[in-house]
Amino acid sequence: MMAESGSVIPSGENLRYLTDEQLRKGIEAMFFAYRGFTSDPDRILSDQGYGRAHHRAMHFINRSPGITVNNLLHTLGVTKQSLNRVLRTLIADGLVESRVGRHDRRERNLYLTERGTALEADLSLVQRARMRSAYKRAGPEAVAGFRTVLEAMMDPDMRVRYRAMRAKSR
Amino acid sequence: MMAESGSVIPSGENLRYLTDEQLRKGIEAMFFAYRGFTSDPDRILSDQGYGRAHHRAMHFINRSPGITVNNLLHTLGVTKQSLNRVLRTLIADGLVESRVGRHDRRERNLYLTERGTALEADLSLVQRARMRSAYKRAGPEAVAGFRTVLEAMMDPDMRVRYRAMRAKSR
DNA sequence: CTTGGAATGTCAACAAGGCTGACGTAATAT
DNA sequence: ATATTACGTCAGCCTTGTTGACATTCCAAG
Repeated sequence: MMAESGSVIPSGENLRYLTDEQLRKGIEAMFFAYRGFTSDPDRILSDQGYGRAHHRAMHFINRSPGITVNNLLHTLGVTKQSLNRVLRTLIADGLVESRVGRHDRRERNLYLTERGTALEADLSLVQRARMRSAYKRAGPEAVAGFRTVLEAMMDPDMRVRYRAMRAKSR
Repeated sequence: MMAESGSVIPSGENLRYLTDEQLRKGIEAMFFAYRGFTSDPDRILSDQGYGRAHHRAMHFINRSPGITVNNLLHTLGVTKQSLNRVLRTLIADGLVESRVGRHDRRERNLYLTERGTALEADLSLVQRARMRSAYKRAGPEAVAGFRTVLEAMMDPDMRVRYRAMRAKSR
């Protein structure tokens, strides 16, 4: 009724990209793209008896080896109970190692084992393949825009975390 | 070990954007941005006793009034049982109306009621606000790139659906 | 040295929202 | 007349999120 298409009046120059219709297309693009984004790892995971939550945990442990539980659960945006259930199975299955912290022995530092690294590599491989294919088709300028808009869409504290993220080796 | 950072050799010109590291950053950007993307509607929904699944259904019913159950479940990528649970509550609560099809009376055509339209507008309003803010900060060229990469990331059949999607009014 | 609080782990209970399988009904298509 | 399609529903299961409660360990401040 209100605020439906037509509520945004293109004023001045080329503000057609801020139309409600354009914004809705963006929303739908996020929805459909995210489905594609997760589909390839999901197939591998369900074969192995794991879920998306396990993948996310392994991704960030691989990304920041030695990350603490507290840090990881804030990165993932879940409760410690939810994360703990996932970590428990990963540790029991020998994919993740939990070491008592050096300085602060209350903390646990998390690392991927050799087997954990191998599974993460499998998952990452297919996900990067889709990403690479999309990047190639779109070209460098589009990719830059893609990253810019996604960054602007994040909550500020997540943007900080995102920017602070550095590669594991090199 | 294998296929880790460094496995992609920037050949020729500016292929630095296809580095494994860049691809991983893209993956993380999708993760963090999607969290922000869903967070505002999620707050409204949990107040009302609904979930993200209800939002998605209402979005696409609003988008394509009269859409059939079968069409909707393919768009959403869920089973009819899963969709039915959501639709049942929406219909019972008077947010969605299900009419018997004219040509084919086996089909049900779905419409938002006045109240359904109102809630969808609330949800859409906050989600578009975030989208608009991100678009504004990023600028038109970035937005074009954003949409191009997301489209390239979709599964082909979803890309078709996405492109076929047209605004409700106008 | 005692104590408060932080970090972690774990138990129980619950909810949303996916899934499969099976069955029934109505209506269309062959 | 029969097969197929569209839809609804029941039952049961899984993953992954949530609260709340409680124990342990350990750092840090009084």
